[in-house]
Amino acid sequence: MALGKDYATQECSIARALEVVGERWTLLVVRDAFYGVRRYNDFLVHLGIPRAVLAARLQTLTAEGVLEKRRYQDSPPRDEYVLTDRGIALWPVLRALSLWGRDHFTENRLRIFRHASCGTELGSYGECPACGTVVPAPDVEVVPGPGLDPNPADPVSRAILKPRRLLQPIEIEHG
Amino acid sequence: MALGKDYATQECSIARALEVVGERWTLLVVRDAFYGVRRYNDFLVHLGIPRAVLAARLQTLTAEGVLEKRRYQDSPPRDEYVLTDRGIALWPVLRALSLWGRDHFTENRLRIFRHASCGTELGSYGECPACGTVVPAPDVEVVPGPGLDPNPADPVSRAILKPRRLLQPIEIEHG
DNA sequence: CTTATTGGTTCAATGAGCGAACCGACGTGT
DNA sequence: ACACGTCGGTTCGCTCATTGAACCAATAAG
Repeated sequence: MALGKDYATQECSIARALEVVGERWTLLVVRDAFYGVRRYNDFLVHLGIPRAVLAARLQTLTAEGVLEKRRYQDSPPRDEYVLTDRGIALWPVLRALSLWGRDHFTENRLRIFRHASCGTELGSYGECPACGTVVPAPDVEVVPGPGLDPNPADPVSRAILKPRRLLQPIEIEHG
Repeated sequence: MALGKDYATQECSIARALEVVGERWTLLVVRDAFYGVRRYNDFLVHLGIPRAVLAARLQTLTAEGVLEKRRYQDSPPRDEYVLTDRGIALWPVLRALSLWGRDHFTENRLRIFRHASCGTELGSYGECPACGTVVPAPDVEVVPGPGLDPNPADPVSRAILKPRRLLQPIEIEHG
């Protein structure tokens, strides 16, 4: 993790997990990856994170197998960062955090997660109450809630406003 | 959170949650609280955390309503820190993190979570496969797995070794 | 009267996060 | 040919958080 020591003495899979995703900004980078953000610059403007920190996080997440660096054009050479299976497996963590944050610290709902195939809002452990199954991340649809600013400044936030599935790459409108 | 800025620009309940529990050590303090640790000194020896940091974390967790400071003796005045409902609501987050850590970063299982009333191991979203219900934290029993050191140095780790329910206060053996 | 226990606070050193500047490879406009 | 813009970084000086050790106050135990 950092600061000389990791969670050294801890025999615990929670501690082990936090050594990978417990640093500042890391889980927000992963969250953005679920929202379809893939490029350095898009993470940068959407998160307002210092460039050096973003570069460091992307590197450790790649090294830990949470993200995969993938070339998407050759000239100039450009890479994008995509969630691996290991990264996608973090979805329950983010969902649980999101639920806790909304239940205890926000007024209006900011984003609503639904089962894409039937439109039903997900239950408290990520299941579809209508279908009775736990919904995997690619089948989750995100729609903006009433508390979300409908006219955000940065293009990435604007791209995320449209109802979309998780993991679907964002499309930036230029102009 | 820290460092001058919180996750300022983020309109997101995940970011909001991380402002409360996203700092270094914080989620491990909460985890210990689930394991029944309640006293300053017990957190201290079990986590190997610097005293100043522990004091700071306990204070913000108390201020945010995750822990409650409760007097348990008057002379000398001594307080213990106990999870509130808001703190107990973090159980799904810890469970999800634990599952992810164990599936991706540990060899042998360290701890096993079971439904106390029937002994069945919890499923991947915290449900009891036998009973078909989601098991609330106080009904979860923790038993040590094969990967856990059976003879730890500190008394808190030893107290946690016995199969116990979550939230049940630990009993330290003196001597 | 000395020592131990509990729950802290204080302090100097170190390391991580911050923001601004810089940079290299490549496209684009003129 | 040359200036300018974009993308994905690296470098650097500053500040703030974390660390570990020392210190402290209240009380109990021997």
